[in-house]
Amino acid sequence: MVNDRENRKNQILNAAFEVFVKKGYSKTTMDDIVLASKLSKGALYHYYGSKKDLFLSLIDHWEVYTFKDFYNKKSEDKKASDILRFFGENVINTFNEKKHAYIAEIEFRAMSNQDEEIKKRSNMLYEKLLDLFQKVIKKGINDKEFKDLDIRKTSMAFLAIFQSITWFVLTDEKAVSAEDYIRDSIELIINSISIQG
Amino acid sequence: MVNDRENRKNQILNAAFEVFVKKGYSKTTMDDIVLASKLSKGALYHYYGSKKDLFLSLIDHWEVYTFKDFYNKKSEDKKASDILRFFGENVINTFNEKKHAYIAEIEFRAMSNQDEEIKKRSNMLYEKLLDLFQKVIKKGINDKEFKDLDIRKTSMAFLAIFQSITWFVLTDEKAVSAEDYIRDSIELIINSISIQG
DNA sequence: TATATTAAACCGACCAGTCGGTCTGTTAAT
DNA sequence: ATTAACAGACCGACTGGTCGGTTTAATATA
Repeated sequence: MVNDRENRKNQILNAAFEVFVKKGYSKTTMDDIVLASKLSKGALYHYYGSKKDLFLSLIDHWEVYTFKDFYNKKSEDKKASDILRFFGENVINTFNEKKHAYIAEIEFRAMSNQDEEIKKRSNMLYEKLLDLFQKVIKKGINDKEFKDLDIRKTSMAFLAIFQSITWFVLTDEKAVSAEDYIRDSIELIINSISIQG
Repeated sequence: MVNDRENRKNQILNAAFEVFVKKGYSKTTMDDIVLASKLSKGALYHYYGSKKDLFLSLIDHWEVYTFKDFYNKKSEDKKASDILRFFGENVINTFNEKKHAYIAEIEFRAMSNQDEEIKKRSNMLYEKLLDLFQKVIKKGINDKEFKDLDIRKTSMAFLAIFQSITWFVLTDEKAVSAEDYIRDSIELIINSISIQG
């Protein structure tokens, strides 16, 4: 069956995800992935041509895995600021339920500097997220909810805040909770860009 | 001479910095560093016990190298918001003149997830930067320039913005310049936290 | 239904190369 | 003569990828 093939590939991908996140790209051996996938080396190479090939597939996989709730949300009728808040809740949920997704992101960034192809795919992913934000900001401006500011720059600032949740992944910050931080920071920016804040 | 020893160590450290940034930790071989340092393997191991030892030293080295201008600045008499702007200019300068410093930071983060000791040192560094911001924010609040908000969270938001300059390191963003982005984003936050913004 | 055919799926021992670290020196200064 | 500062040949553990072979299952044939 066609689907069997996809299932197997996903089985491998999930195993690879787990190991790459835990050990990082370089320290991960193909044997690690073989072990985690409960398949054999032959099977692994049957589906993926190389270690790098596997990693590249993971970048695309990440998007679906992590941000499927961002899309397909018919939130067109909501206020732009509320959509942004909704995004924030999404990030918080992901942080609580699948922290490793953000570890993966950190890994992607680091790898971007060492491999052109990884950089390209990684950037495509980032650009996609940025697009999302830009749509929302644009809507806010059209609706006269936000000031008439540079859409891309504002979107980047938002992304920067969301990105920085990795801080909570890499430390055991106790003074501030991730939830508080994300929510407050979003309000910080919304407050600044809203008309009559 | 005692200083000779320090000079040699710095010679090695600079070589290591260069190579680690270019190739990442794992892909960097000791022979690479040997080559770049123009010394021998024996010399290298004479001064540093291991590859990891070298990398750890680099984390401390980074701070001095990158942010020496942040400290020692008797800017106590300036407005808090102006100090923040000054920090921003510093980040921009570093970006223009030694981009690789930020690549190193990306590498530190990724490595943090794989090694407890690196994580600890990396976090100490980050905490130090955060401290700096917190002092400034606190001053702003005391001077009634800023609202009475959570100091740590606000500092983190600032750091998040500064951090995100790595976006410009990893992509060839053309629509927005790093300078514009940093300056505007700082104003964005300052505007939000200032009394009667 | 039973058997033969075939291609994809899968296995894991193995290889060739690599890399961190060691070790045996040699040199030069005190 | 002693010791720190090197030099670089070398070791052994490890790793990505290969390859010859086996199993499985779908399809064709009798």
